[in-house]
Amino acid sequence: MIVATWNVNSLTARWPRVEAWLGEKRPDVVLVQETKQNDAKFPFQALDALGYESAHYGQGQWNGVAILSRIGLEGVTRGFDDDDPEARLVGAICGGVQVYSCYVPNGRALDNPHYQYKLQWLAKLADLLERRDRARHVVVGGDFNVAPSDLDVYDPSVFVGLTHVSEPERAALRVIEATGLVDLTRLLNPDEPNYSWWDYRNGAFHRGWGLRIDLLYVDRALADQATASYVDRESRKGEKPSDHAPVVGEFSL
DNA sequence: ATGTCACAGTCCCTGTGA
Repeated sequence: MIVATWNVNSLTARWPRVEAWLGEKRPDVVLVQETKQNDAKFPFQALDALGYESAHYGQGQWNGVAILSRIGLEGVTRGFDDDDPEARLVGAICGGVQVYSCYVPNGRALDNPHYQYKLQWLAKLADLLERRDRARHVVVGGDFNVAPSDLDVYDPSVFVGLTHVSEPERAALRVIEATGLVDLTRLLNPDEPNYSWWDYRNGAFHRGWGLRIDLLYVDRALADQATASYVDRESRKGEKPSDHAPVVGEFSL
């Protein structure tokens, strides 16, 4: 089983890249973030033609998350059980595995109200995962907008006082991990940064100025069956790339 | 800090978000 997470930064703008990538890589499950579409615009039929069932929780101009699967897709859930108006979480059961696609709020700045929204959102995710069905494997993937440690940051001195690296954000990830999940890419690659996002500006990609903020959390039993996890850097190159690259996990399932 | 990208509306430029 091959699972990937990819913040596509507008599925409308990225469709040619996404379609080509699905045809080439044929992942079993893809967790998509920032579709920036409403459900009416989401390409359900084109994905079906590629062999993928899909679930989309769209909002229009901003956010929007999806799950694509060619190993079955049932039990779709949208958001948390609350009145959060932003489309940032969608869940489904694919091939018997509970999967979630997450687009964690950016936070903007430490003194911005959006930062508190981010911390609250992460706490709600941890609560959901604490209460999950332990009889199933689980994959929680997405754009977490948090670099778990300084190894995940090209130059920590640049980010002092900024979001994505603050201790409360990192502590929020540890609460998620404490529900029995592991950061798969880091587990299998203890020393290599594996950045997944590079700013469009300043030639950041070619200068190696990246962050690892796109994560695949899996339960420990599933991690025991993992054979590889890596970032598909080729997808950050070429014509009209997203600013994020796909993060892939492979399992002997 | 900012050499970019994508969106919608003010609609071929501008403000906002990332």
